[in-house]
Amino acid sequence: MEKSFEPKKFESEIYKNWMEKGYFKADENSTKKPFTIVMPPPNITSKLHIGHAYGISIMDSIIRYKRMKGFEALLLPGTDHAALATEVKVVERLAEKGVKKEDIGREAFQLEMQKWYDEYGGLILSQFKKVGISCDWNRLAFTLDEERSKSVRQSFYDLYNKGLIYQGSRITNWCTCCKTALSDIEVDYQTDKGHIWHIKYPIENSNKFIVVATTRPETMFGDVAVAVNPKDKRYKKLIGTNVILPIVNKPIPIIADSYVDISFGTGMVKITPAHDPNDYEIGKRHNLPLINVINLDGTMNENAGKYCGMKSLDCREELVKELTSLNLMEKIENYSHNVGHCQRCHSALEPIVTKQWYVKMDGLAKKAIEKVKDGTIKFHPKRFEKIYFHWMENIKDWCISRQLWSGHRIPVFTCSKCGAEIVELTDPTKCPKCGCTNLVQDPDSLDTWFSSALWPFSTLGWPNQTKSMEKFYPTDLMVTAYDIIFFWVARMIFSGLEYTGKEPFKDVLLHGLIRDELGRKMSKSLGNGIDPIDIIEKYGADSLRFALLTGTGVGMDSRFSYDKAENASNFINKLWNASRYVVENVNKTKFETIPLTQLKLSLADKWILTELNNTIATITKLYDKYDVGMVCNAIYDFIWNKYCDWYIEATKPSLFGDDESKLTALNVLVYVLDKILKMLHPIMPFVTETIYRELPNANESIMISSFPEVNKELSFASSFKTMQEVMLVIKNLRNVRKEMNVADNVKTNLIIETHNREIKNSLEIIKKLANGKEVSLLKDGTDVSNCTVVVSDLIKIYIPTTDMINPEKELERLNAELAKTEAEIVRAEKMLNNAGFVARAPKQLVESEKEKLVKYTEIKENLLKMIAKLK
RNA sequence: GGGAGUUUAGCUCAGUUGGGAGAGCAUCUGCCUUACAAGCAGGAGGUCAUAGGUUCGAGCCCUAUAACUCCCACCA
Repeated sequence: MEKSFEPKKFESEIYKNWMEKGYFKADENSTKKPFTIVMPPPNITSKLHIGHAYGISIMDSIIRYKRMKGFEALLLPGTDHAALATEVKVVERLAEKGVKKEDIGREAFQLEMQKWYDEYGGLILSQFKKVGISCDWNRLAFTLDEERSKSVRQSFYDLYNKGLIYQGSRITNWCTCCKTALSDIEVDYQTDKGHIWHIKYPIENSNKFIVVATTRPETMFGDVAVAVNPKDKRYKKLIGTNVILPIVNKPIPIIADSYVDISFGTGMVKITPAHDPNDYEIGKRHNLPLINVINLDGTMNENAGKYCGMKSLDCREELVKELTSLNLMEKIENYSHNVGHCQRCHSALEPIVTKQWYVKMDGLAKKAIEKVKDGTIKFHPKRFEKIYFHWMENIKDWCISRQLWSGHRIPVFTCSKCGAEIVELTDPTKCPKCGCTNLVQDPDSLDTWFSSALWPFSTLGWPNQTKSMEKFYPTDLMVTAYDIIFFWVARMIFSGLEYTGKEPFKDVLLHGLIRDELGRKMSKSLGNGIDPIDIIEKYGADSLRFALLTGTGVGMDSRFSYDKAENASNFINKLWNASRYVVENVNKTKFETIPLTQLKLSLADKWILTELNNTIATITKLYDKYDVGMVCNAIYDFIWNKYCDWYIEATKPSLFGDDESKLTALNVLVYVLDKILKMLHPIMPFVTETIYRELPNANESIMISSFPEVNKELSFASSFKTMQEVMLVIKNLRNVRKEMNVADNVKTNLIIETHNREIKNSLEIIKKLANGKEVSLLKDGTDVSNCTVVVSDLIKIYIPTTDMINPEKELERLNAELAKTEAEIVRAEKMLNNAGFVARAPKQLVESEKEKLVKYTEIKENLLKMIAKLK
């Protein structure tokens, strides 16, 4: 083996090999139990960012684990067309050439979209491959491809015929930049600094006036009333009278509505139903007219009189000037308030009344709530269920139409002769009512999330009842970030229930967001983003995966840094070198594989095998809980702190010798390493495959090997405890050496006193681990008066101190030890003297405290003897 | 305004039904010991945010408070 692992040398070759062998394929005809994860489709034109890398690392680890556990594991890949997001990009690109999309028309524009997809699409998929993801590429899907289009068509058709899709005019969030409606959740609110203008409205037939406060004076052309709170004593008399809308010079009524907050502003609100969602509701309650004053492109319309054609913000500026000159401006205050912005282009939104398509949500939501309440679908962590419920219980109808030229076009046709609305599974050619062939399709497109909502089953062939649907649906696990619970998770749930009659998945694993070292979101504007491909180039995919996964709690945000990748890389190096030790020693020897039960196992062998069983049990449990973060910790601890630090060191006396213990140790080393690689493989697929190939008796690939199982025949509880005791004594001994300033490269003689046979048989191991020169057993009459000693109840180790000890220092050390021991005794006595503890604590606990008391009393006596001797 | 989360070593975070505070990194000391100096061995470092309560026993359960983060709703 090479001196160190070089990821670049192996990764692409290994991935290619896995692909060629077809290991990623999931067979719908298999008799194995299925385990399915459908991957959240990234936008086709984006490139891999750290969040994707994190998500797919989690998914791939789980799917590889399940595959090794004997499941027919399917990880299904795909991409999303992201209509609005991509259209914004393409519009920008055309704008650079001075072209507007209207200039070239819908069809040509769609070709531009396709060009963009072709150009940038697929990059992200090749980057997924670099991360090592084991998904079934034969099933690659795209939310806009032919099959998915059929699914979209079918679902629209179903909902439409059930009366759950309808068209209506109402106030909606409108982006004047993208020129489309948006759903409520596509609005990002941000605090903008602005002003609040206090404008005087003269009272009709009077020289008095009232004052209204507004942040958007330009909407006054659409004012149809002024509202006050009915309980507001100041204005009670005015209710029912008219004020004159300035400039327009039109009388509008003063109405009473409890929506108005008496304490805010002047307590008088101008009501503009066409441009404010709350005013819209008030308008409905009071039967007020709607007066639209802003065009879809953000300019003022003819209702704004001379301001017609002006951009709304320019109009605001000019209008304020005019009102001031007319002496109608009472005052202007600075004011910060929340303004809705377009999630995609970030420009401020205008609430405008438009005609849009909606999905009626209440019935759909009800079923979707039930399935989570009854546990059919479980969220991990569970607290996200509350967020889901809150949203679902307060859900509003879903605006699904977008005034875009990309994405799925709304499949509603209108007969130009009789006006019939036609929705069919294929484009109709003539009107079923009047036979007219002049049919006009609705120009709008569907919200991108409409097709995303179908993803768990559209990818498996729905609406066709395919074998894949039968085998893999409902899917088992959905892994995604918690920030798209509303956009996506919720919509998949009600869609799945509605169209397939089944939940789309059983478990939802919601992971956190990856932040930078300082806990900030990674963003382009901050320039603090870390490119995962860069990490792969420097440290390899395994390091990236491990660094992302380790130390992350389920559902928690985590921080990422180059340091973490470097730590991961060091860990790989450690594993690599441990493997090198094993493999090179195997290759040097006439090695034969012997079942471990037929070998005479040493104390250390029994200990590591027991420790291995414990680790397998722990890790299996963690994988089953999808807690890959803790899997990383557990495996790291086992490899580094158990296998490397203790076991490998303990095998050195055997391996450097040449008796039968050598073959035994080698067999155990290989056995444990094999299990290590398999447990780690889901997390670090490449390095484990590379090392696995070097093992004697390795199969074709670690990818298709079985996950380790606990082997009870190889658990040795009592030897395990003995070894732990030995290790503890050795640690104490190392400590003593340090305290006495014995340099690490100085070996000392060791005299061991014990009744334990296993320990007596482990002298060479103790010698190695405790830096011993000669090691011997204490015989009757051996003089240990010049020795220092470390004690436990199973074993005492004496070190002759003649040359290196300063009696004063040793006395100091012993007294310190005595103090510690006495503290332990006090602690145990205190607990045992507590009647409540003895009476109510579990018996086992009380017993173990009693045992400790005996043990520490014994140790104390020993120490006292030694102190007396020294004095 | 409503809700959720976080608060544990200098930093990043674990801590599984309540039973002696843990890891990694950083730091200090000593070691190139034939897998690994990307390493080995050892050490130092904590009123578990604060105040109460429940309990024989609380980092963990309950109540209040504070700070930070996020989500939802959006008041002209």
